[in-house]
Amino acid sequence: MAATIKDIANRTGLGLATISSYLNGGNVREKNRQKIEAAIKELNFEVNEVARGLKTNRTHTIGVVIPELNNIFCTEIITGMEDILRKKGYATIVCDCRTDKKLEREAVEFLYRKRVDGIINMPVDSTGAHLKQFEIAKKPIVIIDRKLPQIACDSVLVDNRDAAKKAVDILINNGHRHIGLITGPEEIYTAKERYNGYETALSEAGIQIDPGLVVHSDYTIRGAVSGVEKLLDAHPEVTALFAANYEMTMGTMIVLNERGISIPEQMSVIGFDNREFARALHPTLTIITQPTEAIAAQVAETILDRLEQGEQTAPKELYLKTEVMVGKSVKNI
Amino acid sequence: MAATIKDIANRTGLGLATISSYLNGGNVREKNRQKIEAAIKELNFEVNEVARGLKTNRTHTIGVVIPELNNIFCTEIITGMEDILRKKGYATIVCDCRTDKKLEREAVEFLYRKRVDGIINMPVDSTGAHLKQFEIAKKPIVIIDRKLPQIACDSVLVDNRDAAKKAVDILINNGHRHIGLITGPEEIYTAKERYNGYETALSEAGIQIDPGLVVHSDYTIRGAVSGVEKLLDAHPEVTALFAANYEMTMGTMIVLNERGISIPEQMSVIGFDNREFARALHPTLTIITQPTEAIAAQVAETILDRLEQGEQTAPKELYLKTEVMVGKSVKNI
DNA sequence: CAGAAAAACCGAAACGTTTCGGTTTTGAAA
DNA sequence: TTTCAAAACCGAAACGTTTCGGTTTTTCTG
Repeated sequence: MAATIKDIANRTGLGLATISSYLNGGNVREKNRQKIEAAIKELNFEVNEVARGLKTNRTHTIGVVIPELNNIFCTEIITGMEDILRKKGYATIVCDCRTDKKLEREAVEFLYRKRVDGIINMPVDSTGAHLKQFEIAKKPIVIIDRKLPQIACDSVLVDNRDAAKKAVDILINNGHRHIGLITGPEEIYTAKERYNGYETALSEAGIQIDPGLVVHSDYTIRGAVSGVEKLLDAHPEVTALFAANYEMTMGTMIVLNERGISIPEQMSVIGFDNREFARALHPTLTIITQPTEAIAAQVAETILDRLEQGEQTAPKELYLKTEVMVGKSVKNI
Repeated sequence: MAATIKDIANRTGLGLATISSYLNGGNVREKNRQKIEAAIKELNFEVNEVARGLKTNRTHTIGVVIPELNNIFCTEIITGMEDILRKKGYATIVCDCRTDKKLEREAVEFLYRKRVDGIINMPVDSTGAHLKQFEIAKKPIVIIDRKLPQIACDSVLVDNRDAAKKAVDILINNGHRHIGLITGPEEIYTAKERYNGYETALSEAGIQIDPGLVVHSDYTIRGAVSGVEKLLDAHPEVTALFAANYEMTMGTMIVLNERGISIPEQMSVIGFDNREFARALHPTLTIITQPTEAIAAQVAETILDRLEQGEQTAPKELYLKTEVMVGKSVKNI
């Protein structure tokens, strides 16, 4: 049905290899170039990427495995990456693993079978074992939001420790002493880093850390809701909360809202990500924001570099900074 | 490097065709089955989907083109679909076209070149011209949120007219007479339908329609912000607003918030989608919600049916209903 | 204009499957 | 034990490219 390279060869009287060479940017005599281009237009030929992939072992496809598609931080990064990668002819297959190690491994295997050229992962499994097959096959791996020392891969990270410290510093400077932290699972790198920032800020200020004020939840809205409820019940002395990702910020707001706790009079709050959400709340929320576009661009460029150059240079780590967006949700006491 | 079917054939002493037949569910003598399975395990063979694709003309890949990945309605649907499709061995390539017809066409062409087996689209271009090549190639097309009479395809839709009517009815029943509508571009089907619902509700109640109260914006947060600002400036008589998608609901809240307009005392509001957002606001928001999971499931099943059965039955249309989630953002006046 | 170097061209083989048509094996019935 | 249909098996060809090694054509040099 569809025209093949052979049809072009016949039509132009040239050889197969010549057409192939033309298609891949090789040199062709001017008059032949014209003939080929005419034939291509006439038969509206398009190279069959599948056949090409069989020969070259490249599918021009990149796999992306993330913990949650319904997480605005993830989708913003994906949007940005997809844009850049598509412009370079790469398709992106996104798999959502629901923050589940087993599903994550399955997703990676799925993508491996699909023979993607490389993989981008915001890992749930901190050992990186699931990525081993990509490492063995020498296919590039780019990690977001974590370091995987056991795997040869590049990482793009945000300075989460600093981010959390900035947030907690603000609360301390406003006189708060009993500050609740709602963060992610202990085994997740970003959550640990954010906890470290919290700890550092408190100890620098000479405030004793009360482990009861730290909620290790699961980065979901629902998780935050139950975590915050328990925290408030057990520790009425808390005057400020810092929620360490967007979903948990939302969960925190839901609880405060449903309990009729007014912000910032009865509770000061600092959230994470999603500027629009922060602006839509009343009073507006003070938040820490991550540079999602920059992350996306870095990740895309990093994997493209590995893919095109294929250089076996040492793994790179790239750190990006967060920002504070000041709202009216912190009270000076 | 990787084992091929040939290696399995050699190792087992069987023929190529037999191995292939086994791999595709054909019958094999018990002792051969064991040999084959042993060989597969030993060489850890995996069929090369690219080579298979070249022969069968199937890539087991489905393209998805949506207007915005940063739109929670879209991501929820994608999450659901991806889940179902992946379980059936299909990969999903998602392209975000930024609500731009040209980019949409490019995305579809990109996917066509990638030889996806079928396409799922929430179309920006209402003519459907961009999908023509899929129709010609007889590759299944499933449309979300719109009908494309000019293209042979299945559609999964939500009863948007009814959704909007329900919302406006609530406002009318609470005594509102000057109701602002913030909806999408006139040429977008869902926006038109939602407008129709608004119109129907008002005229059934015998209320004259004031075109000045209708904002046709672009379904984005930013668009809603400027639209609502203009609306409020020009029409101080408005006592209630209905925002007809999630992003515009957020935009509406941002403006009301920044202007210090209290809800529901000074303005009643009904929004759209995202239950968590509605719950996180104070007071909680009354919203219309769409059954995203059901939509996702329907879309996935529809395309799988077409793909597996390949039956040339007539295009199907499937309608799903919305729900109202009652909050405290509507005042009885 | 001859000769040589460079550029352009060429067909065959290969990538790893599926499928076609035909052959062998199996085992149940006679 | 023979017969024969059904089941299992088989290799070659094909899918549409790229690439290898070698041939032809062009262009440049003296």
